[in-house]
Amino acid sequence: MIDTLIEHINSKISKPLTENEIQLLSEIFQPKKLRKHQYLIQSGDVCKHAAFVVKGALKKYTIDQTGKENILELYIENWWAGDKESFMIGTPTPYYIDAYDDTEILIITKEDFTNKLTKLPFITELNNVLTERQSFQLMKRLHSSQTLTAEQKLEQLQDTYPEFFQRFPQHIIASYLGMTKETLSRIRKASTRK
Amino acid sequence: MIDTLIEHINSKISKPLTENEIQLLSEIFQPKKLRKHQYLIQSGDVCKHAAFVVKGALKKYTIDQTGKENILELYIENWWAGDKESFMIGTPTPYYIDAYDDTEILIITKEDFTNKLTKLPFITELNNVLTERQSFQLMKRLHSSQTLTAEQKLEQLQDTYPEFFQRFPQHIIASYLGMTKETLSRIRKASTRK
DNA sequence: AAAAAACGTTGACATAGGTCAACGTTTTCT
DNA sequence: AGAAAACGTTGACCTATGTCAACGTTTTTT
Repeated sequence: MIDTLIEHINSKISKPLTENEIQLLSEIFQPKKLRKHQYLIQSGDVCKHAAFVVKGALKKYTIDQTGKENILELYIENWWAGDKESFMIGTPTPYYIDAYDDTEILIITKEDFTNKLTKLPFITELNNVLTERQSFQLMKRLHSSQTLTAEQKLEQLQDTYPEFFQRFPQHIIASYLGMTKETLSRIRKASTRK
Repeated sequence: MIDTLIEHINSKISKPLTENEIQLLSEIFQPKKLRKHQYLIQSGDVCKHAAFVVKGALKKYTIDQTGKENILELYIENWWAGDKESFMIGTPTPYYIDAYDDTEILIITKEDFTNKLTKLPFITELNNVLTERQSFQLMKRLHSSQTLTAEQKLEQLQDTYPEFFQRFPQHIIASYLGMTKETLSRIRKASTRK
């Protein structure tokens, strides 16, 4: 399992991990299984782990007064799941994250992260790269959210993350796109007609 | 002018800048004035400078087929203006940034940034802190964009950045919030009535 | 001082997308 | 195997917000 993580890290940083670093990572990261529907975090928790997805799928969402889920992020293999703000700053998270499928993750505690990893240059670099990429993507999603029609949002997602359509049902995709499942259903019908 | 920048940096990093570092920053950052309406960058440009706002106000936006401006970010004193993705990766920016008022900025070229600053630990830390904060804010804005009513978006902005209402006219605020100026006008009327 | 531009408001109307309810199909659970 | 839950689709209707146009006020330009 740890191999997947090593490979992921190597693909993001400028020089490959040394044997020592790999050894350290293997000791610190713990494998964990989540059953379908099991929570990784719940609203109100402080996020005490960072989690790397080895296998499976998760969703991050809020629940409003009427009980409706608003999905903010979807995670599949090779993604990092968690609320980074809560993890870094220690504030309670407003989000739920749960497994959409049976899922295998590698987790690291906040303490190990701070005490054993923070000093390593490759972690700083990795963290930088990931945070930056996250921020670029969020900027694009915000712009799309404010300017595109429902149909354009769907097209854009099909271009950006086509794999989501294999992994998640339509009502999940709809929520991620900020629309209802009915709207998504109607749009799909309309655009296959073309 | 450079004092404002020094103070800003000191407020974000863990140990104060040394005399040498301050000296270096003074040499590298160049003051520049922008007239009201003057562009800092235009769509298609590669963003070759990072800019720190000392005085004034700017907006970052796209222009759609019908000529409508969609404002993504507003910048005032002590903010960094620019397209970080374009600056970092060298891709052409899709955005325009222009001065909403007469504005004074401090700019640094990509070359100086890469060659003279990248190695300094405080720059890495600053960059981290700013990128992370940006990413947290974008997550919240995306969530708001997808879940709040126009009225709730207004209230939230009044709580988060009350200073914007002193610095920008309503049609700018409306665009930043992803609504039309007419909607904003009607909402304000309705909520003062309460 | 006059002209022009920018700004905010209001009304009438249009529309994209939401809501609610029903139904058939597929998947999951026991 | 049978029951229950999850899923996707469709219709009827609703509503928040957008569009367009007009107008008065304020600010900027000349």
